[in-house]
Amino acid sequence: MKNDSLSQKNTTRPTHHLPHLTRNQQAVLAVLRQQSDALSAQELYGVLREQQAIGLATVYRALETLKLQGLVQSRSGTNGEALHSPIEQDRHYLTCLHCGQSFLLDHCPVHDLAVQVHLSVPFKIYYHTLEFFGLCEPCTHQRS
Amino acid sequence: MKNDSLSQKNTTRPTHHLPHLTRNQQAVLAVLRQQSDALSAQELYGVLREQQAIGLATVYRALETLKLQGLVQSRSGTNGEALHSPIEQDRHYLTCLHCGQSFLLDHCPVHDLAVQVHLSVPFKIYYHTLEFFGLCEPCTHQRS
DNA sequence: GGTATTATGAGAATGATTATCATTCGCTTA
DNA sequence: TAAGCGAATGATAATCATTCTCATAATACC
Repeated sequence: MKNDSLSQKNTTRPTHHLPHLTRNQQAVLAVLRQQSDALSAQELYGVLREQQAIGLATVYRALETLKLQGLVQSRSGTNGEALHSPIEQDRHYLTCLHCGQSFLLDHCPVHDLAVQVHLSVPFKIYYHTLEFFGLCEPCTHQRS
Repeated sequence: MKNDSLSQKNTTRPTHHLPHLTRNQQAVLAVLRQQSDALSAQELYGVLREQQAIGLATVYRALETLKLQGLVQSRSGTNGEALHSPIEQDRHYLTCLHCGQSFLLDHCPVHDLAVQVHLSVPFKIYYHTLEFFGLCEPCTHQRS
């Protein structure tokens, strides 16, 4: 249920000014945008090394910066690592409790609600994440 | 913005049968339900040790079990650890990109949408998470 | 160009998470 | 109640993700 047809509508992303991304930070972001699945820092590192010289620490630092910019989001994977994905594509997931597999939602059901929330509390919202958990079709049957 | 007034409406939680929780697993769940903030495994371990004898590995195993049951959710914290919280209270957050602080939403704006999503894909939804990211009031001013 | 500032990389250090394995617990059955 | 069995537990080691350190390189600013 990968949604490969999603296009990047808006490259000049965050509504707040972005301070300047270094070459490496841009490279990290670019890789994340190419992938259809969320990547761990180590996986990201592996992909990047095929393209250019880069240090693992730099990858982590880039992720930290990008998260602070609101350009990348992270969630905890099933093996104790964090999984990272770009947020400009408004990715929302269905995640199976049994096999851990994630499926992309092609539409965000919350999109407009953010406005209302914004009005009720002193908080400037830049983006949101939504994740549904349950059982995917195969796991509904063959459960351990 | 802690929401301490939330009460547990439903102790017999997941719609799918729950296989049986051990004493330790129940203890872990109980502590999480008492806390107003999400806890790391280590913090959880610290709190539990004040009440009873328990091993760190058991805490991790209990968390894994509880997550599989749909009773606990995890998200990645700012220090490379995972933060765990009970899901029966339907916790949804506003998280500040600058200071990392999380604020509880007292109302879930998505609650009914799950039904629609369920109908459109072969996936049985048990719960969902929603998180908004942006800047909290203080951080809107004093930004580095 | 010259200097200050920031980013980078390699590797060490830290710390979270998982695996191992012997022991204990909980439950069933005789 | 006793014996037996499978799952749970705890201590500890092992693993691996993440962060820190520091010397160097790149970049910005004058």
